[in-house]
Amino acid sequence: MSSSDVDTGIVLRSDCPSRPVFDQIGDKWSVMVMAVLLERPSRFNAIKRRLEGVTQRVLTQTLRRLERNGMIERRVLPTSPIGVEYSLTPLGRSLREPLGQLYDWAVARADEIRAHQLDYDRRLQS
Amino acid sequence: MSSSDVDTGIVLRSDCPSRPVFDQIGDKWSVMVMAVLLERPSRFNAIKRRLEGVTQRVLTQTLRRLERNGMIERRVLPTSPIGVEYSLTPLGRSLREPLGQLYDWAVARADEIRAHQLDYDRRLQS
DNA sequence: CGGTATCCCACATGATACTG
DNA sequence: CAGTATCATGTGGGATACCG
Repeated sequence: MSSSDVDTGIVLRSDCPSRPVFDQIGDKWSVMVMAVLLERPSRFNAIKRRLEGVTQRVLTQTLRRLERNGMIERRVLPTSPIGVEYSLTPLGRSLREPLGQLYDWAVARADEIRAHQLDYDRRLQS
Repeated sequence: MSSSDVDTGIVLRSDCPSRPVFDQIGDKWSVMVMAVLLERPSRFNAIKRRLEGVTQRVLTQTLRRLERNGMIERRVLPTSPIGVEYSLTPLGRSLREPLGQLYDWAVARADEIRAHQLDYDRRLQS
């Protein structure tokens, strides 16, 4: 897959070290949460308000997973009532470049992909 | 997320045009199938043999989805018994660059991520 | 060879209610 | 405010058997 590992086969193994990253990226809210935190560190409900449709439970799960993977940091604020601020770690911020490239590609090709989908679905009807 | 859309909010919408791409990449076998086809066009069972653990049913599903998104092409060979060859389309091949960048990042950071996971899990015990 | 057809289960996601 | 607890459900993935 990479410029140097195209034919090594490492990417072909289910336990390839890149799996955790691809899995994290594949889930529904992770990338959007990181996009929010890329703008500025934010508190739980602030993130929730930016992500229309996410539930408390699912947002918590997403944040925990990102935290476990070292992408974000959780900081309890000494306020009353207590507040919790989430922010990207240097590791999480460093994901911005490759993820941005992929995002740009996806947006640039979105119409082409959509056309393929419609064409494929239309063929099934006939 | 992208260099130009960091704060536009488009990436924050569930119907962001980049979703199909992130979803496809997130699933278990898609990236590996594309890695195989990046080396050379291959027939169904040839792909299956390279991907230890995948079942016929799931490989078929993966190939259909990639085909629907315009990433790969399916060609029936006029042999006996019939053969089917899958290959990357130009669109699919163009995904190699951004995906390779992400893959390189993931591999380079794998140890760091693993360390964070272990640390996180250890904290839960105590 | 390259598939479908069934059945099944685990897990991601979600709705709702409750709490320190 | 920022969760946890509980219950429900849809879908991805897998095992197995059969087919043109």
